[in-house]
Amino acid sequence: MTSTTPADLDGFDAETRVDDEAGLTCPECGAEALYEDERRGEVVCAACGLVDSENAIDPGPEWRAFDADQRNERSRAGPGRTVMRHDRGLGTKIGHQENASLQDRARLSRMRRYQQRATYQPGADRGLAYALTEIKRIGNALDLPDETTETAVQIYRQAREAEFVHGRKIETVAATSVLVAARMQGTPRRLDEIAEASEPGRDQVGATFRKLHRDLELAVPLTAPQDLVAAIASQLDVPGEVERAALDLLDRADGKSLSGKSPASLAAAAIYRAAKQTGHHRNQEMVGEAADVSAVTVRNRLEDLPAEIAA
DNA sequence: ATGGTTTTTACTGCGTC
DNA sequence: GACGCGGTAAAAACCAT
Repeated sequence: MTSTTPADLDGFDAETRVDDEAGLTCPECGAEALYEDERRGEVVCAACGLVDSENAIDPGPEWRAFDADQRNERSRAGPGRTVMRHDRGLGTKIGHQENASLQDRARLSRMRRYQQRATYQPGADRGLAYALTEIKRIGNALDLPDETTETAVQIYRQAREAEFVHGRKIETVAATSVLVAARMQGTPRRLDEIAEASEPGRDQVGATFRKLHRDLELAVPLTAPQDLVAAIASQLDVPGEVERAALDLLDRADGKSLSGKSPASLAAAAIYRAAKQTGHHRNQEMVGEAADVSAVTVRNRLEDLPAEIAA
C-alpha cells in the first residue's frame, strides 16, 4: 500500500477533483497539490493531507437524511457544502522505496516527513495520513456517505490541533471522529457499530467520545429516531408507506417524554405500529431485531407514540 | 461510587389459528 | 399446541453527578 486516492472513498467523483485548484508545491511531500481553502483560511495538501494553520472546523448545519436514498443523494441544501467539498486532502502517498519492508517504508517516510515538518510545520504530525486512511476504512465499512467521512476528517484535524491525539491511539481518535461525524450528518451509527469496524474497543471509543465532545465543545446532536427509520425499515423489507407513517408517528410524538429513551427503540416502535396499521405486519420480535432492541422494549416504547397513524 | 432511569431477561397468562 | 402479544419482576446497563 503505497498510495490511496480520494476516489476509493466511494468510487464517486472524487478522482476528478483532486487536482483542480492544486498547483503550489507542498513543502512536505513535494507534490504540486497544495490548495487554499479560502473559507477556512488554511492551506491543505491534497497529496499528504498537510494542513498549514490551526483552525476550528465548522460543525455545519444539522442535516438529517430521512431515507434510504440518503447515501446517493449528495446534494444537500444549505450552507456548509463548500466546507465539505473543499476537503479534498484525503489522498495519501507514502514512500516509494521499492525494496524496503512495508513497515520500514512507512516508518521511513513518516520520519522523513516529520523531520521536514518539524522545521516549518509544527502543526502537522506524522499520524495524519494513517488517520485518514483509517477514517476512510471505517467509513466504507459502515457504508457512510462521503460527506460524513469528510466531516470525520475535519473533526480529526480539529482534535489533532487541540493536541487531543497526544497520548491516545490514532485508531481510537479516528473511530471517534467517525462517530461524531455520523451524528452530525444525520447518518448516525451506534457506538457498537463503530467499535466493531475499528480496532479499539467499544469502551475506549465511548470514553474518548465523551472527552472529545467535552474538550472540543462540539455540537453533536443526539441521534434522532427519525434518522434510524430508513435503515430499520429496509432491513424489514417494508414499503415506503410504512417508513413515512413511522416518521409521522415520531414527528407527532416529538415533545413528549422521549428523552432518555433510546432512539432505536422509538424508531422500532414507530415502525412496528406503522407497519401494523398499513397492513404490513412485522412482529415485535422482528422489528426489535432489526433495530437491535428487545421485543419488550418495542412494546414499552409504543407508549410514547400516538395511537394512530395519520389517515 | 451512587442513584435514578431505561433496557434486558425470563416467565406468565390470554386469545387466536 | 404454536404463535403473537401484553404484562411483570429482577437484574443489568446506562448516565449524570
